[in-house]
Amino acid sequence: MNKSEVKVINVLERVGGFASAQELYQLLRRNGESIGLTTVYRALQSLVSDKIVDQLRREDGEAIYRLCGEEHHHHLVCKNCGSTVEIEGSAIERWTKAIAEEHGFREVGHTAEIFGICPKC
Amino acid sequence: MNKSEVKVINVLERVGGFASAQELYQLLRRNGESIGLTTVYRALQSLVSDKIVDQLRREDGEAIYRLCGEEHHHHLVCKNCGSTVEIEGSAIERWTKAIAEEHGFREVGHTAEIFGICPKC
DNA sequence: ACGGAAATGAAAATCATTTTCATTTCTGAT
DNA sequence: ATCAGAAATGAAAATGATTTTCATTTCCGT
Repeated sequence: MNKSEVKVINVLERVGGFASAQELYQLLRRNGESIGLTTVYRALQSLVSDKIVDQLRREDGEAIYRLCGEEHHHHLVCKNCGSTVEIEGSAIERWTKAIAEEHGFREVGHTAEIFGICPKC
Repeated sequence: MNKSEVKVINVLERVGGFASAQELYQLLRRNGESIGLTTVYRALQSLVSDKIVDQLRREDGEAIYRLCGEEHHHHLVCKNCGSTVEIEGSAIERWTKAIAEEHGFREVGHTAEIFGICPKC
């Protein structure tokens, strides 16, 4: 674990959820850190293969990262105005775990979003 | 539904599973079809928004497509080899409906995917 | 047949990510 | 402390999927 990896972990902690490599790079620079984009990518690769960081994909294909084991939540998103509500997902956690076990899958993660029209719209 | 979209649907039928836009384009050309890559992408976009085709992402971020089954289902996807299992989601359906109602949302839809490492990998 | 709308596709643009490579920093042995 | 080799760094170029542009062609209704 080198200096850059520590910087990336720290910013991921501050973020407290998912962020893309580009976003993490911006945050680090805004924070006055001297670090290159390439190094951010390399640190993330390394952290992912050490299972310190989870990687998954946004709908547009961009990779997003978060610290492993960080509590994650899901979103209820308004299709119209874009407002979002964080929702608790213990039901989903249990469901995914059960399904994955049933099929013999290991190292399981998941994505879930709910879309609709919010009361205001 | 235009001519290109029909061609894309036909090749997806022949494939019988997931394929990327680039792969579908190659298959079409090998089959002697005269069609451009741009048109394949456009046909896929259109089919996805008409819910005739499912789109999801390989581990490397490349988009993959396949014909929608009739029923609404979710996927259990292997992060390693990309193999997918269709899973039944009545639990999820109920969960999303409950959450949405709780927050007063209407016209609710959702996405959910589970990722992991399959037994073979 | 005619004219406007939709479809097409080649080439250029975009954008995240990876690779290259020259330079800098670290580390361990002496 | 010093020196050499190894590891880390980052700017710039390369890559590869996807999107955009735009000029041309095809389609369709009158």
